[in-house]
Amino acid sequence: MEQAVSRPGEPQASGSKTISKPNPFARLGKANVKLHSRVADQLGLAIVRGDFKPDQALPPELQLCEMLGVSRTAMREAVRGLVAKGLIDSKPKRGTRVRHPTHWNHLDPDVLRWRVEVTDTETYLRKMFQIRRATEPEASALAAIEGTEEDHGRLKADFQAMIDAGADNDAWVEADLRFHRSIYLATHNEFFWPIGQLFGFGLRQMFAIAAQGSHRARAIVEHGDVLEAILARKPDLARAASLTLLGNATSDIDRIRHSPTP
Amino acid sequence: MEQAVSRPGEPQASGSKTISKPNPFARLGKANVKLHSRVADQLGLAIVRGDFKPDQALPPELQLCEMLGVSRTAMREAVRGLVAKGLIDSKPKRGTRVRHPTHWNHLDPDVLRWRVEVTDTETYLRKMFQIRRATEPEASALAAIEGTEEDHGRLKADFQAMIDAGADNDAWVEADLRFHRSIYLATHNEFFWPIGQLFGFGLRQMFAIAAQGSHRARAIVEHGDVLEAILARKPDLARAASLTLLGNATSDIDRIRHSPTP
DNA sequence: AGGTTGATTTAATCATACAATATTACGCCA
DNA sequence: TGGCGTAATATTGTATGATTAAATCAACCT
Repeated sequence: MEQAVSRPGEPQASGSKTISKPNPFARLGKANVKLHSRVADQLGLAIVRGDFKPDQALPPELQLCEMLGVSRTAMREAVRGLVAKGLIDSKPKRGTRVRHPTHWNHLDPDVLRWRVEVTDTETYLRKMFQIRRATEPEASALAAIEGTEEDHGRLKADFQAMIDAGADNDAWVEADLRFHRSIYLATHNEFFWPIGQLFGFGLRQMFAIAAQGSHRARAIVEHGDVLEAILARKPDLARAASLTLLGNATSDIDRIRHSPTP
Repeated sequence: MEQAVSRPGEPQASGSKTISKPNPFARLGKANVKLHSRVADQLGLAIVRGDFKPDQALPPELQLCEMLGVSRTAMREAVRGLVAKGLIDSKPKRGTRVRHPTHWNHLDPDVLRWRVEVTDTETYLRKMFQIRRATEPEASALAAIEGTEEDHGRLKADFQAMIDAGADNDAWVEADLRFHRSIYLATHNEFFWPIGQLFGFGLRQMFAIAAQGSHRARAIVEHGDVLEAILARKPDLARAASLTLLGNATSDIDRIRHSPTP
């Protein structure tokens, strides 16, 4: 597994026109992740970070290859991936330019990860809660209507796992996230799914914090209310219960965020 | 944009060597669209159509290249794009397999387009309205809170365009779509944006139908109410107005859908 | 039976050549 | 001089072949 053949892709004495500004790409680590994927990470991160402004052309392919010490194949495949995520757009002679952020697939896991790495957590969490507040009550209502027995069974299991978690904070958070994701799945509306996946990223830490102390007991009751309404197939009740749950979760986190450093 | 235009659909004459199983890919038309993009279209369509079940491996690279008559470069880049959209996943020796639909980026414009081509309109529109009903009222409320003067100006302009459309149905529909998209933009929450883009695809036709006749007058009033509430920065009012608007739009379309063939 | 090794298949990466295509710059004619 | 077509040119797109790395399966050995 350990390959001694370290070919670090050294940006060898380029010589000619040594550019004054250090390139915005970090050295590519030797993970077991594929090369084009690592390249895409570097590029995506640089773009999301704002190293290249919208409508600005990236350096030409060959130059990028040189900067990162990879072949054109790897670079092209990385670029192709970013195009698919809506970050860039490439045409012959015109170059590959950054698209306006409105076109980015902000719900894509990679894009999300890059943004989390460069954006301040505060505003990002607020935005996550905004969309969650919009979708989750409706998703709960739909889960009550459209959810199959299997969906409902999974919800029950997730809820049980939350209870069983006991003092284990990690287990609690995982079960919590699963519970909410299961709600989105139970809508049987694929447009809800990507939003359900969203919270696994930035929210783990916050959930873990919010899960401590006395909130735990109330959280169980409120999750139970949502579950009960869904199982009883009462959409309006489910929507209401979900709203209550979210309201309290938000204020919990607000309170924690403004309290002395954890 | 890079919208694919080719609508070949031609079940081409199987031609030379008659293979036992007909390949699920249509002949690639020579549009001005790039080759890898057309290949991605074929593959994506075939996957979304269900020609390859989840967890099932596609034919190996070389075989796929042969089937579509393209080089490995083109094929690889197409595959890379589909991986980026979450449709497939490829590893050496394991092959490239279709991922479970829960992982697909259903809000991606291409994925959406493929689904629209193979899914029946009925259920698809219902799902669109479900998520729209979840997000748009909240988006309107946020637009009232977070929207800048520029955002509000754009909203006003879009509304004016709806009025100016007069008898021009296309102009009305375009303005209508722009109006709603502007609401999502005004949230200043990038997670809402992809949902706002969604409706430009399947809904144009429906909007055009629903825009006819007496509905037009009422629609203007209701859009005006939403606009007014947003400009006045009254989130609760905006949310309520948006809900009314959506409720009527839904029932309009319901009514139309169940009426004799348009 | 269980784990280890090795062979095999498949994707991943590199390198190179050539084609297509926007942009830019030039030169032509009115 | 000014507008317009046209050639030069830079940059991405496509094709091909060779080599490397990785996952699977089967045989093998304990």
